Amino acid sequence: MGILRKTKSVKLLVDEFEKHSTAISVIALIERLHLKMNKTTIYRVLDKLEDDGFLHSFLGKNGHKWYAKCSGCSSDVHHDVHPHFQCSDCGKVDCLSTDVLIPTIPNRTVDVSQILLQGTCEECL
Amino acid sequence: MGILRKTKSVKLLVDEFEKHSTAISVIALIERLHLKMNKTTIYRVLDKLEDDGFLHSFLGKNGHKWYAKCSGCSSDVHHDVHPHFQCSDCGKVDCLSTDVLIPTIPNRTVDVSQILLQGTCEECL
DNA sequence: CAACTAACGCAACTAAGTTGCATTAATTAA
DNA sequence: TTAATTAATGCAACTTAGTTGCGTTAGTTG
Repeated sequence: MGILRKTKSVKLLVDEFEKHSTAISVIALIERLHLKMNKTTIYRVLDKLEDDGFLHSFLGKNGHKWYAKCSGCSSDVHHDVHPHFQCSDCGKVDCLSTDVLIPTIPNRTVDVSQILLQGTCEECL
Repeated sequence: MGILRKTKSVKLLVDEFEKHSTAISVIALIERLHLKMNKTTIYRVLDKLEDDGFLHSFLGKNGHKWYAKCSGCSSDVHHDVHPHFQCSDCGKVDCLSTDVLIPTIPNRTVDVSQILLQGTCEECL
């Protein structure tokens, strides 16, 4: 079950993702918003926004959680299986629209794939 | 700087990786070996074994650290950029020899790629 | 065997993420 | 518009992976 009420917290978090196109780590969100809302609330709202298909989550290079806006997902289907790119220099993370061919693995079924590419971004080059 | 002395702890950890071919999470190693060595030592020895090119590390689905034996790496070159497969059912992780084509990303350089595939393994199917 | 010091154990710490519960505020019906 | 309902919030306390500092132990070398 996702978001039911449009609270101040929900609006603040949705805003963050509307005004930036890059992914945002939970840690960064807590830093930015800790005066306006509690970190527990941040975790809970993000979780619900993901349920609703508004955000998708993945793990950055340290295993910390990141979120980014979905494109064309709903609460029923999450088809955001794209690679993410994290700049080793500035730490910024982008969603890549480029497809990565996942090879068929003999005797195994693959449901989910997490692909994190690391390198240097345009601005840091 | 990697391993200098062949201590009891080093032998115990190397043994674990010699007798199993799958990857092992640090958490599992601590569970298995906590009576024989301290967790701090486990973290430190694993770190050195990775420096030496004997092990490589990566993050599992929860962002927890896993290690597996390298094939053909040295302290100079780590060329173990292969995907890992984690079974959602039993949790086991394997290194896959299958290559994944990383597309060239415009205006960015890619140095490292972490690919974690999740699904069901042979035994759990 | 003695000296040197890498490696170890321990305790205390850090930080991301979680849980329980009392309180607050968004929504709905009167 | 207000009162009732309960989803959502804040807070404090907790859990757990991983780290750090330091005194002690035990490989290695001469």
